[in-house]
Amino acid sequence: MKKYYITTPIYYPSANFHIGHCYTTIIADAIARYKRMTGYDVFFQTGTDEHGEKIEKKAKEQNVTPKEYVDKIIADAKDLWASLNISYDYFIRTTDENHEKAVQKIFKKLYDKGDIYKGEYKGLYCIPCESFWTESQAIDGKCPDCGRELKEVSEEAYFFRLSKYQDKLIQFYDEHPDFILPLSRKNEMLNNFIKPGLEDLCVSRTSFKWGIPVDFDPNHVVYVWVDALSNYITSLGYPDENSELFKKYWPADLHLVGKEIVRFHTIIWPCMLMALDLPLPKQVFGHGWLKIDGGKISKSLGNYKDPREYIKDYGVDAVRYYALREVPFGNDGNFSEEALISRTNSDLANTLGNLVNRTISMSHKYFKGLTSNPKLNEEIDNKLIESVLALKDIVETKMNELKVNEALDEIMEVLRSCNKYIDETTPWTLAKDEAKKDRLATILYNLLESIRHCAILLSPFIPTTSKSILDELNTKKTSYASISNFGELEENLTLNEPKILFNRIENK
RNA sequence: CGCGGGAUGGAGCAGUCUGGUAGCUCGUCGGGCUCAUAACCCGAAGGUCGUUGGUUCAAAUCCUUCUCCCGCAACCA
Repeated sequence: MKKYYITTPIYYPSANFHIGHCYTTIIADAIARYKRMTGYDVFFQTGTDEHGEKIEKKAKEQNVTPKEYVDKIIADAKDLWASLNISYDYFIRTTDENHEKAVQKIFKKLYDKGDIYKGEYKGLYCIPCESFWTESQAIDGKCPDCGRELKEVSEEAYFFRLSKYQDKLIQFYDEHPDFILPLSRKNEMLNNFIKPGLEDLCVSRTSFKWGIPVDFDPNHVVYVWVDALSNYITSLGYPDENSELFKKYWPADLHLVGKEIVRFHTIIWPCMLMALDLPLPKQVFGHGWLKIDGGKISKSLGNYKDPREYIKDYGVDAVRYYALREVPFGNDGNFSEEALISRTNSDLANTLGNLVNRTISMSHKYFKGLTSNPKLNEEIDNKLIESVLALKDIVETKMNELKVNEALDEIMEVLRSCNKYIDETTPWTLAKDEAKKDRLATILYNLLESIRHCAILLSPFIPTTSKSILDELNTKKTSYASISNFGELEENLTLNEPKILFNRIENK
C-alpha cells in the first residue's frame, strides 16, 4: 500500500484559532481523506508550536504559567477541529516530552557535526516593546511598532550554518521542479533569499526561558526553527531512525503551509534535513490567505468571529465547502458571511440539495421509492452517463495538482447537468403515461446512480452530507471502487425519505 | 529602479505560456416548467479586458510607459 504523509503547520497558540487556521486545516483534511479513499495509507498530522517569548508574555499577563496558558488554547483547538470533522492521525505539541527530548538530540547532533556553532547575535532592541528588529525592519533607526529609539544589543547565541547548504539547495530546486507550489513562490524564494546569499541562522536565545533548554548549555533555549520545524520528524519517532513510523512515512509527501511561512519550509527546513542527512519532503504548497474585507485576518483588529459560530449557524459542511471551493489554487480569497451564505445557497442547497430532494421525491411518488433499471437509455442519457463516468479521473487529476476548488467545481458541473437532465426528460410528463413507465424508471435510476457517484466523490470534502445522501439512497455501494462503473446502484432498493440537506439561508 | 503576485460586464474568477468571434459562477431582468428547498431549465441586458506607446492582417494574450492594490523583507494559516 502506498503511503501518504501530509502535514499542516503547527500553529502558534497565542490566541484562539480563527477561520484562517481552519482554512489550512480543512484543505489538509480534504486531501488526507481523498488520499485515504483512493487507497493510500495516510498519516495526517497537525499540532501546535507552543514555545517562545510571545507565549511567555501572554501567560504572564494572565498570571498563569505558559503551560497552563497553552493547555487551554490547545483544548479549545482540539474542540474546534472536532467540530470541523478534522481527521488528523496525530496532534503534536512542541511541549510533548518526546518532542522536547528529540529536539535536544537534534540540536546536539548538529552541534557535534559542526553545523551549529556558538556566536554573537547582534540586533536592534526596543526596550518598551521588548522586541528585536533587523536593520532593514527599522524605520530610520527607530522601532517600527512604537517609533522609539532602538538600542543596539548583542547576545551570545548558537547559529546554524545555513550558508553551507546554499548550493545544495539550489541544486535540489533544479532537480525537483515541483518542490515548491505554486511556482511563483519558488521564484520569490530564489530571488529574495537564496541568490542574495543565505546568512547563518540564529537558533538559540537567552532572552527568554519558555523553550526547550539546550542541554549542554542551559542558559540557552532552542529557538523556533529547530524546535518547530523538526516536529514533522519527531512525531514519527526521530531521532530513532529505526522507528516504525519514521521508516514508513518519512519523507513527507506534502507540507501544506500558508504563504507567509513558505520560506521556513523551503529554505531552512530542507537545509536542516540536509545537515541531518535525511531525505527532503517531496512538496511544499504555499496557499494564499482568506481575507476579511480585503484585509488580513488580524488578532489585534479582532475582525473575525469564532469559526464555531458559522458552523452553528450554517452547518459544518457549509464552512468546509466554502473553504475548499471559494479560493483558487494558491491565490488569496475573500471570506465574508455574505459570501458563505451565497455559496451555500447556490451550490449546496440549490444545485446539490434540491437535486437529491427532487430525485428521491419522484422515486417515491412514481415508484414508492423502489429502484429499477430497465436500461431504456437514449442519446441524452448516454451523454450524462459518460460525463459521470469521466468525473472520477477528472477529480483525481485536479486533486493531484492540488486544485481542490476546481475538483469541486467539476463535481458541481455534473450535478448541474443532472438538474438539466431532469428538465429535459420531464419525468412528470412520462409519469402520466403508463406505457412510459420503464423509460421513467430508467431516468430516475440514472439520476440516483449519478447522485451516488457524486456523493462518494464529495465524501472527502463534505463527509457529513455525503453520508446523509448515501443513507437516503439506502445503498451499500459506497466504496470508491464502486464508481468505476455506472449501474452499481442496487435494483429493488427502497429509498429512504428525502431530508433537507441544506436549508436555504435567507439574508440576515 | 529590493523581490513576487494582481488589475477582465454589478460581485468573484477563468482565459494570457502556444495572438484569431471575451467565457464561467453569483446577482439583475424576461420567459418556461411544476418533480423539488421562491427550487430547477431557457433567454436577455451588462465589458473601449487598469494606463501609454509599439509589433502584427489580427492583441485580454507579445514588447514598452505609467498608475493603483496585495504580499514578502528572520516565528501572523
